[in-house]
Amino acid sequence: MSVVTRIAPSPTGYMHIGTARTALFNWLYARGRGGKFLLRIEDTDRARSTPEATEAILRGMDWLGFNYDGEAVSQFARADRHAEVAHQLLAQGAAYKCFATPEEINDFREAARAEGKSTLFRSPWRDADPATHPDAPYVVRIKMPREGETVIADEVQGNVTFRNDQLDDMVLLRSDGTPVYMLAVVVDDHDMGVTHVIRGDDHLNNAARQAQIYTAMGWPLPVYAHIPLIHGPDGKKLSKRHGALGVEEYRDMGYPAAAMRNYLARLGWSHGDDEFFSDAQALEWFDLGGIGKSPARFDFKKLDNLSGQHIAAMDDAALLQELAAFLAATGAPALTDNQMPLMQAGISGLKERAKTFPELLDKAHYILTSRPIAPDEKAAKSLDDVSRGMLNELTPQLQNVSWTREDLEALMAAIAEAHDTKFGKLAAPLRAALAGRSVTPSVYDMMLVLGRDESIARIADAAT
RNA sequence: GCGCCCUUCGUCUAUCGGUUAGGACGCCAGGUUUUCAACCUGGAAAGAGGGGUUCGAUUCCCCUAGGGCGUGCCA
Repeated sequence: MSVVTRIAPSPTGYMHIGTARTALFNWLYARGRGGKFLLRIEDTDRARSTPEATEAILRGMDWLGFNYDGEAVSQFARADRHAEVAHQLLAQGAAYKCFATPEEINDFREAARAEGKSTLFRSPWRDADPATHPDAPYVVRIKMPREGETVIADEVQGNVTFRNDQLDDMVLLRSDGTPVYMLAVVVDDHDMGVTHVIRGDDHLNNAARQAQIYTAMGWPLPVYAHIPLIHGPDGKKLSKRHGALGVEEYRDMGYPAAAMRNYLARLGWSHGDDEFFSDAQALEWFDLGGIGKSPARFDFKKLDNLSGQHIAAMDDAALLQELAAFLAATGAPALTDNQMPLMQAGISGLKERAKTFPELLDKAHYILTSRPIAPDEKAAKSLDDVSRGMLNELTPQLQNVSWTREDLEALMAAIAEAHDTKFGKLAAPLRAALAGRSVTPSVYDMMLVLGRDESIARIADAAT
């Protein structure tokens, strides 16, 4: 049987980082097995669903490289089909019309809570004679079995048993005739041919309830895999105060998508001791059995580390492309025609030093800046009279030396020696001259990338 | 309240009855070094607590504690 998975986010706000991880697992599972990966927008809550949020989800999927098969499906657009199933259930006697008003239900729950009894609503209309039905608004409820138990065979959680009398007669159709999520997921998953439902374990309880719809309709149950949620660093539910929740915030912070995929995959899933891996490896290795059962905490330090490894491992051209995309996404100006060749020359020396794109850009300051270069406070301090003297002395000699690391190193060593000092003494003013900063890549790297003319010009600027 | 789930270094995890409980991030110390970073070497650091089962439990079972989720005419 060919695998079909799906990610089904609701468009209320941004694309949550947890949604991204669930999408990743579904994507890896399907793509790693030659199956299909689908996207369905769960927009049945009209009050909270927005087109902007749908757009954000689409952008997030795109950024993370989660290509899905076919078009994104709107759940709301399928409301008629959902209602059709509800009416079939009604006709079969597997569901019933409930005329209890929201106030009645509310009163029932409050009373139950006060008495410490179960708050599951027991509708008096479950077994009512249709002849006694009033001419009033009603919701359609499923008739849950009251005896026995329901076992969900979950690939992550194992067999989970629920007593059927703990299941409530959940609403299928609202009083305005629109379907509720609980019905819609089941119908859509069935109609879309979804074979494996991989989702957050906040839905584990729902699985038992939804199973009754499958059973009543005579549909086969999908394979379930309920994965633990991501928590904040303090172990509590991930929330705004822990930092970024939306995937686009991570893009804007300058993490490469590949690093996000690697980190998110490693959060709750493992393949032995493998920590840093490619998409190809993840695709090959990913399996439901490797998913842990306990919630994982989000750790920015580890993300940073992985991100740095991915940036270092990317080939120069691809890295430059991602950098350009990052600049565009954050609204920063693109690299100019003058900067581009220098970046191409300097990127290999820069990429092993940065954990994120902003950090990469910061290290590339010597390339992105231009004359006249105003040294920052620390750099200015290293440009004293003695230093300027050395720079002045250096300039003419740079005219003639061959522009290679070896010869430049030899020249610097000679100058330092002539002044009875170490190269370190010369390096600081050179950094200040070439980059206007005290912290930079290697001075040789910078000179080699900038070229003879630009290097000399910058040094001469600083020496005067 | 009731139901379901979870619990190995600070964090992510390996272990699928027998290990000096391994790796990674982070942290600390040392080394290398032209700054920063990187890198190299070394180090500290864990089975929530209590009962069982067993020749032997981190591993299987029960209880307690802590945490999470659900309990909507939200998804």
